[in-house]
Amino acid sequence: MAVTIKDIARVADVSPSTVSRVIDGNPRISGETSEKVKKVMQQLDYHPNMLARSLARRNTKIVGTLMPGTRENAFRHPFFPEILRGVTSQAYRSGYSILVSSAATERDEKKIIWDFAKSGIAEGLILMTSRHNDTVIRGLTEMSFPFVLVGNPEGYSGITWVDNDNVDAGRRLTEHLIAQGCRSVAFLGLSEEYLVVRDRFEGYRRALAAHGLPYDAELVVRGAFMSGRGGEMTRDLLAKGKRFTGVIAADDYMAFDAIRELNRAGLRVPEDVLVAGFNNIPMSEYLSPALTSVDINAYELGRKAFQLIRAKIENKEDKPAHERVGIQIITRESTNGAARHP
Amino acid sequence: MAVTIKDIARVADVSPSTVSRVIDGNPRISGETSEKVKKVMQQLDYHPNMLARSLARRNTKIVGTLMPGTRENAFRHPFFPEILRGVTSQAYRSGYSILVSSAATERDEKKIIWDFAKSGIAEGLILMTSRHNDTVIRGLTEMSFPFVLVGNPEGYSGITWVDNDNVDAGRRLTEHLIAQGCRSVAFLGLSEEYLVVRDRFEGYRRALAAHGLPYDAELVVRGAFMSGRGGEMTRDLLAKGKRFTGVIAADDYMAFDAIRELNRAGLRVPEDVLVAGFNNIPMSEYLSPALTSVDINAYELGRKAFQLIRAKIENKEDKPAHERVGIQIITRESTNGAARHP
DNA sequence: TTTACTTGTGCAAGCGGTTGCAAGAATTTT
DNA sequence: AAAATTCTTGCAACCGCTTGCACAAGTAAA
Repeated sequence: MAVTIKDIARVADVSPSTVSRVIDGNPRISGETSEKVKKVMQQLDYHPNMLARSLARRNTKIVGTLMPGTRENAFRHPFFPEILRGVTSQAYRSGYSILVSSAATERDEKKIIWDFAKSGIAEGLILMTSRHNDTVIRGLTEMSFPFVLVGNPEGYSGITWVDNDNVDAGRRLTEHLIAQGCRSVAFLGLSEEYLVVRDRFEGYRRALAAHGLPYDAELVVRGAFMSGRGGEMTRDLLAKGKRFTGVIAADDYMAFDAIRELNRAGLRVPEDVLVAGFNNIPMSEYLSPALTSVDINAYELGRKAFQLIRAKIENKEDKPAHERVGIQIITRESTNGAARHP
Repeated sequence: MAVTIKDIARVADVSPSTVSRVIDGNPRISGETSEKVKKVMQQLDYHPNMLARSLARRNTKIVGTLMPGTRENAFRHPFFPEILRGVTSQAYRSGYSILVSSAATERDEKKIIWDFAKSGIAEGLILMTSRHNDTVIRGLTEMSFPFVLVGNPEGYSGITWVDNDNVDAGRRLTEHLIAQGCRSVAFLGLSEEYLVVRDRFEGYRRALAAHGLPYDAELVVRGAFMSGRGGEMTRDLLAKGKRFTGVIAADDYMAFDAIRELNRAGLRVPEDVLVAGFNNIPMSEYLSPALTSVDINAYELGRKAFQLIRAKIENKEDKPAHERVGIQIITRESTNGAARHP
């Protein structure tokens, strides 16, 4: 069996409590004793048992995370790993560990969260799942278990979250197209279901308004976010016979499909139509034309999420906090307006 | 404070040991008592404290994972999240939790692993880092801490790992090109450093040999795996002035760069040259031409890795085990040989 | 009826730490 | 020099659960 605090105590000829205090850096221990004990710990290669410590101290320094379910396509989206990277790296710096899990079904999801919360293993929770589960959120709130959401939880107040300013993102991306000379911009993939998308759309409308461009409902195509339906949606748009010189897609994957479909219809990007998307997935710069996109700084979202949960755990103050992470427009070939007037 | 086993015991009018046994499903408890206790647990919404249980039982049902460092580009590679998905999903089914972490520096890496191993929090470790850290592997082996590697650990024997059969992958992909009519196939990105790549290369050579095609060292370009150097490497290849009709790149990203560079040089894919890569990243099907690639079944690698570590932990048998996960050739436009003879 | 097993439950000692309290030693104050 | 502080350290209870062992009651065998 591994070496315990008692072994150290025996060898160093002090009591276990003293050893414990040395580990804790308690100032009430004399420098002399402290040195002696530390030396013994080194010699015996002692590592405190986290379980015992956690049990006694009633804190585990562990935060749980819930990623979107395995089944959901969303899990594949490259920004989740990126968020996770942000979370783990910040956690590491703060001496925390991260427990990951992802559920296949909604039932599992609930079970996992309950286990985390009630079993005492995690002190807090970071939820990255896009559809928010009512029961879960309410339950966690009721038992006042610390958690933060990545993504703005619609319809709930008093909840801590991090998110981008999606209205701003939509506005700025649209303005970029306008600045490149677009007078008629289509919006692909509006779905009422997701606040993210509605916000991006709102930004789009504001940008149009701010620049005196008319809003044309016919240039807006509804469709599920991240459904792989970008192709169909583009065909719908084309079928309307309306003229447009720019397309904003709710997600990069959708934008890819759109470009492909436009090409099929004989339209060239960016010569005939400018196209841009959101989320700046790695693929975007590889495509030709490389795709202009909005980088949401997923890593930073993760970092911030961890910082928030940590503050909640350690300060015990229950004021809900919100944090907005800035975005960046990454301009690439697909919105090179100059290409349209060679 | 949360409800404990004692509370249950008091309310149900039995001893804590009895409650503990009910939870454990111990057959020595009468059905009657068991029912009574279960009812009380329900009523009080009791959830056992995992920490206490782990401490007493000396098992935590937690497995740690180490992903490639944040700094390393490799972390971005889409197959890591995919492996992780496999690991967590299998873990969930087996009642285990997964602790993730990724280190920035080699020092951190060592520290994390040590903490996992010595602090008693994790019972086993899954290492997905590509470069294997000698000290770490040796250390873990010495203290006989259970761990499994994703990827074949070169130069070590007696270690448990999962991997693809990379020689097979290289062979089959090459054969696919040959079947499409290629007589001269170049290999991009050979680096001695990585066994994966050397194996894929070995498969390539065997395929050539098996089909009576000459091996031409001039068609092999060396270069770091996943370095973003695919473009340069392709230029090097072209600079040699050798004729070739097929290119196999050690990774899809490299293949993308190659296609782009070939196009720049006036060669069309697949009309003039067929191109294929490895790892089948999501982007591959989006590109035009869509890229033929080898799917390594990362999810399955993760699942298997977890199964192996679990077996090690629970069976305590220390026989090193190995597991090979099959691959699939995903043929797409980029190796459509028919396109070459319209 | 006595003896020998089963069966069901409780006692108490852990698991490896932490921490409030007390007390002896050392130092300062009066 | 005595009294009051301040420093150090140890004692022992506890965190919440598990488990070997003992023991009482019930059942079967002799």
